[in-house]
Amino acid sequence: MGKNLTSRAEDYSKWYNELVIKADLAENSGVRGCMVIKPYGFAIWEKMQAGLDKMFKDTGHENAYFPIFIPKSYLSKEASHVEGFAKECAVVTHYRLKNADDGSGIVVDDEAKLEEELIVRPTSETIIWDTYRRWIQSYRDLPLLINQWANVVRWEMRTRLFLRTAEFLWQEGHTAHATEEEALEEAEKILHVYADFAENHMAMPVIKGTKTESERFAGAEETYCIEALMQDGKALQAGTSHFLGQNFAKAFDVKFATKEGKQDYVWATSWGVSTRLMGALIMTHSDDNGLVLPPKLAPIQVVIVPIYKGMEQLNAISKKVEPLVNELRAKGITVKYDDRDTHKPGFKFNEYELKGVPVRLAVGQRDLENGTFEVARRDTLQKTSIAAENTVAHIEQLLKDIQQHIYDRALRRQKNHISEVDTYEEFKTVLEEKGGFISAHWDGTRATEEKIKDETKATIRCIPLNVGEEIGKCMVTGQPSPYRVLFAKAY
RNA sequence: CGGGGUGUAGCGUAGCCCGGUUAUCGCGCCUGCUUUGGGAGCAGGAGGUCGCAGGUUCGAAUCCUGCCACCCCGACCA
Repeated sequence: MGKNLTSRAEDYSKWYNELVIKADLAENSGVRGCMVIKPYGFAIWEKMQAGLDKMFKDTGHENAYFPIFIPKSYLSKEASHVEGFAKECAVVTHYRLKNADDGSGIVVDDEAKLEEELIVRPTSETIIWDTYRRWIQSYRDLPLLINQWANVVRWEMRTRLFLRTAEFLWQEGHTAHATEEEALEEAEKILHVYADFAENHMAMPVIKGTKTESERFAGAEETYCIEALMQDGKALQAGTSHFLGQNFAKAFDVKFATKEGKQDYVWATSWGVSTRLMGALIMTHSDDNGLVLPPKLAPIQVVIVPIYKGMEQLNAISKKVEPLVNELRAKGITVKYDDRDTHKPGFKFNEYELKGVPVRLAVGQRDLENGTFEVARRDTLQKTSIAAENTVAHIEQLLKDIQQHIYDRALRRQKNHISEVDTYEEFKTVLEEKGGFISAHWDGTRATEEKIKDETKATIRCIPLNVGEEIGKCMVTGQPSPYRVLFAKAY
């Protein structure tokens, strides 16, 4: 894995699913398209939550919680929004069950039919904006900067663990502003928060950009996104931030009194990242030995494995290890001392590699005699012996190094997989043989975008934010194009 | 939702075409002893609504019908 991005593309899906299950992250629940996130997987999600939550709060946002049920009528208030989500909604129609008359079991009680059906939220814009109408009267109530951690349901036809499940966990931010500029600024600010998190916590380089009209969020005027490259050469949308204009304010009649005493509609943004980030994390760093987790998100950062014969040796090792564990924990490092005598060291080595624990220490009789620890790093699988007294400093540095190294490695991979092409023929060849992002000229029309998608399955992932102006010709139609856009096959 | 595939112990599977003793094997699990610096060895043992529901039959894991779930491809998507 990783040497040649496309070599395993065919069985990449299976590899990914197997890895998710074997590393004890999640499994299929047996409930259509839903997954069970197991404790180890959830611990990673909790770390992600904590990191993001802090960043949101540092940028002035507060958390709140809104209902999971949305009256059907709410959803239809914003025309393009309902069009985008109507096809994938779970609907609650009844509120009661009863025993079947023929004794065959429990059935839906037809007499308990809801007057208005409730939609299980696929996203919360509508119910939140219905609430915001009551919260916002004056420019003094603005900006309103709220985030919610929640589950949502989208009845997707095809699901994949973490990448696209029927129910998923996410955060969704919903903000209201007095001016267009401020809302746009907010949408961009969050995009940078997401990119910061992806790169500095997940060690996953991303490309920031905007979506084309056809890829835009239902109801948005501009969709910003971060796009990441997976090891098989496919792109993954890792997060989005939308400038919603006044669309939702108008649909839900959210007006405010301006400083000048006039009534105006507020300007909105919404933004979200989901448990899909877990999928991104797995597919960005992992290798055939299992997960590779960035130290900042690893539930266990350091595992210590004793190697011993008999209780006497174990006790001697434990005595040596105990102060080290305490010292590491005092530094805020998560340590697990695995002194189970039910498994052999070799088994444990493999187990923690599979789980992606960044640093492993091994201590045996030999180390006690030499005053050393054996240190193994997960990202390179290298093992070295270090003097016991330097261990804490060494590990502190090593965790930083690993975080940086896997980022650099992923960044190198990303850079090597952004290909500039000028002809459609070349485009197809690169897409087929190399994969990754392809930077090319496009005439800006929906029709051409559609044609390329139909013929090659590649979509425009984004128009990069830092795109340089470069007058060129559309690789398909030859029409003028002001800059290059990024194409890729995507998950 | 369309096409293809799969469903047998916790996991991976043989058996199914061509119905017939007590459903195969490996991993894992339990017990004991020996082991412990890269997934231990030997011996013994436990564990099964053969996805679910009907049907055909003296007899169904096997044949038929319906349903469900999962995987892959497509359409859709964070």
